[in-house]
Amino acid sequence: MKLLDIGEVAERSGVAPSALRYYEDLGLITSAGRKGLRRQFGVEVLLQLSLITLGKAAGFSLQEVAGMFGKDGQPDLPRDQLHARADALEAQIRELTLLKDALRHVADCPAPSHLECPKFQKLLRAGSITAEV
Amino acid sequence: MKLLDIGEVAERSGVAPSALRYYEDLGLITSAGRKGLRRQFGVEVLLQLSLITLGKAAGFSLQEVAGMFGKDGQPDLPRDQLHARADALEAQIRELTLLKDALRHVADCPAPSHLECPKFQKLLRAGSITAEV
DNA sequence: CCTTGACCTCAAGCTGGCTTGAATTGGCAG
DNA sequence: CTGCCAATTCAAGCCAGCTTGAGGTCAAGG
Repeated sequence: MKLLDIGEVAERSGVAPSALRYYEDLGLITSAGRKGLRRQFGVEVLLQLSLITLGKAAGFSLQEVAGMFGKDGQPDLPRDQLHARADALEAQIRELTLLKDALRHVADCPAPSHLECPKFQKLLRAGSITAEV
Repeated sequence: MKLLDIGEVAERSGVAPSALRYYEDLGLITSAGRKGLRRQFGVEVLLQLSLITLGKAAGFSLQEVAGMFGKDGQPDLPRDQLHARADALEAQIRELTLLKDALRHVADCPAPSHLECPKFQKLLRAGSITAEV
């Protein structure tokens, strides 16, 4: 198995060396050994970092990402929990879509006050979050 | 205009009083005055808080939310910037959808190693984030 | 053999978004 | 008028997720 120096991993993954060390401390990734002092990583770490970066971008904490995918990159949870995660993601996607529509609306609707525009209020109220106004 | 005590705003919006004071410090919301020491808010603050909460849920910082909607709840940006925001949201939605599909896949695919499953790799590579593996 | 420079460790610091705690104020019920 | 209790201010603390800095090591090139 070809080994990569931490610097090479950093460059190819776009993740800073300090972050890689941090991830290793947390147990999210594992180095394959050392050359002298220097950490060497197997190439599979690049795929794992993709997962981590993707999960982070999706709003999950490192702990949560670690929970979804073990440090080997394999899923770590029973099927139903993975589906539950996916359901949560769908909910988040709905929220985002809502916000996106709200933004498009305020960009295009010429109404003087959006807070009073029924369409806008409807968009807001569609959110699970909305206060009891 | 009916005024609400900060406690009532907290209860109806689900936002803690300390957070409301923090938002006021940041200029995201404005209190309509005081009764003695106590902040009083106009009812429109509830709608503004919906926007703030929605924006936060969508992964935006308070500064960014403040930039999208002014402290009056009105959009603060020119149309094209609002559309740019909406485009960014769409990109984020695609990332989330990707992750969701990846999770569903690993939940259902019986392959021994997902890192080697072509479908899974394809899902990952579809992400803008993926390293040059 | 010696220098170079990328890596190492460990502790401390930083940002965002609040929460907590101590000490104080003041509207309102009795 | 008294006392309660929720609200006030201000500083400090907390968590996540890193980054930065000081001081040290070592593999490879000249």
